Amino acid sequence: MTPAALAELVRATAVDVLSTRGLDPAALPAAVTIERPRNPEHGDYATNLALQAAKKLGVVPRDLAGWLADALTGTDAIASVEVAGPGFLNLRLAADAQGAIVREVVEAGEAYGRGDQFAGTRINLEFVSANPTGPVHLGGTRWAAVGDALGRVLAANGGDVTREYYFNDAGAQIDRFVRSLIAAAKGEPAPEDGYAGGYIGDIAAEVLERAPGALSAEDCHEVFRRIGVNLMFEEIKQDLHDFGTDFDVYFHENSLHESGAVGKAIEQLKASGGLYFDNGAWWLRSTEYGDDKDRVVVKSDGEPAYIAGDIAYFLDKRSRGFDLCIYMLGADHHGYIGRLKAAAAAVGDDPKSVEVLIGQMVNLVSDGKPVRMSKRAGNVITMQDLVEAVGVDAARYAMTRSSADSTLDIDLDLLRKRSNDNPVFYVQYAHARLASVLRNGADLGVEPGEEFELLDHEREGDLIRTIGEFPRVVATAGELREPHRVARYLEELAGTYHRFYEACRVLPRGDEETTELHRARLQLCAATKQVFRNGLQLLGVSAPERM
RNA sequence: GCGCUCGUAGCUCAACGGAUAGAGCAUCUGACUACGGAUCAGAAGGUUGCAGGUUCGAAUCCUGCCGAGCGCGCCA
Repeated sequence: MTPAALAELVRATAVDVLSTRGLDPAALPAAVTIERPRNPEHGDYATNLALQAAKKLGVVPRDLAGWLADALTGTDAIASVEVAGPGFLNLRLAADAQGAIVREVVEAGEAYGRGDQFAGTRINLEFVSANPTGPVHLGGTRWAAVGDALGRVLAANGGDVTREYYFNDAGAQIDRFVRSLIAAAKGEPAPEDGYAGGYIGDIAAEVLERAPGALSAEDCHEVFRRIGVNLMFEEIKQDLHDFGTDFDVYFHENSLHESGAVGKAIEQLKASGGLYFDNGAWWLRSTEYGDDKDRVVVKSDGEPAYIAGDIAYFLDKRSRGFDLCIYMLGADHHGYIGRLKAAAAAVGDDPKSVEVLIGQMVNLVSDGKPVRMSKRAGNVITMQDLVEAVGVDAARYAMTRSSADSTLDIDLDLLRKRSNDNPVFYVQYAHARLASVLRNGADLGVEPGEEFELLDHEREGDLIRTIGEFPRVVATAGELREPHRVARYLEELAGTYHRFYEACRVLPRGDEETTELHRARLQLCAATKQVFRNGLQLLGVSAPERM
């Protein structure tokens, strides 16, 4: 029996109890909370239903809890019920009812853990969107990992997800990038306001390789721009791909200007009253959505401001039929929340269809002290550097295991030296160990069995209940947009499995007879392995059969 | 000055308003003559920045203060 099924059972029982006593069942919450107490003395599962409902009903919580306990005691699936503390109900399931989860997991396979809360919802998930003036750095790496994991989590909950990367390939910074390339090609130092770093020289050399006459060409700047920016795109895409993050759409800001989409968007907004005219410029009412001040969309010289591109881009997304547009931005862009929502409102959309997730910065730390990174100075740590130091799995996991709204410190030296610091190995090891047990079981000819009532050891119960949690974890991770919950869950699952393994022999030893207990435990291992696979897949981390 | 995010063990971080605040790493003590010791058992480590408030119950919600990061352009 899954926690969800238990919640249903408790609620149905509560409705009966209240009706019988002439109380109003409407006082019950729509969804009964079933949680797993930390303290094993508090049962396998606990519910605070009586505490929540008692006040509305005007009864004493412990009395209500007592009535519910009496009613639940007669149920087949429930082995014991106790009233505890102020009115908690502590429940224990019968072993066979509980063990049925194992069968469910094995039967569902890769689908175990999936949900449908976003079924029928078209979601645009925009993340990374780093400027194409240099390789993806540490901050971008965090969004690449977290955004990709979030995309997987949303999809696992039924969402129709489009991952999107917005290249800001229009404007002054591209000019600086191109001038930096040209300077490097000429063997001159980088311009004052330009970009340094080895990649500039590499790309400049590659441009010359492809267009030998570029430096003396009349449209020198244009040649370097066309080829250089494209090379940068390709490098970024390749790095992301090697990192396990691929996008469905790479959107170029430039295309909005070239197609006239920006101009059209502006005209539309002027006509519809979405913008107001003041002091020679056209403004967006972004203060209505939390911005400090209204923002200029069309400058007094008639040129579109940067935000005009954002508006045109949003219109483009909308025309593609998305119900929800999620933007993942770094903390240095949190001022955009109001602007993006205002942009949605200005074009007549519900601002709630725009959701801006702000992730905090990644700090590079060395000897316990923060190291300042600067793209201009060329001392950035890139995605490539991180992957070279620790590998894709460890890098992704380190990024996805913590909440995006706390700043993250990365100590590269530490990661290089003792990569065992990273709990990803703890999780992967549990999976590899399971794979080994299943291999050995197959070699011995032990068939998995389903007499789950035999799984009554405390560690077996812990493991079964933990794999039963997985769907709820995936659902919560999607609802709260917090993929790190999956990683934390897998760490808990790994610990629970290792403790089970220590206490419960799975396979028969030597010439020992194979029993139904062996078979049931083997099936429990198969189910646990499946959950590891599914969970690691959501994080984009590999689940190795051997390590 | 205003706004956003954060402040939890020595370090890095968890904890959809729930019971005694948890993991990993680091430190200390134990466990390999049978499925992987990259593991397990145990010890030590906390006034959840501070002060109020809300309630059956607060790390979590509200207010104020302290501290950190990041923003606050007719730049992009």
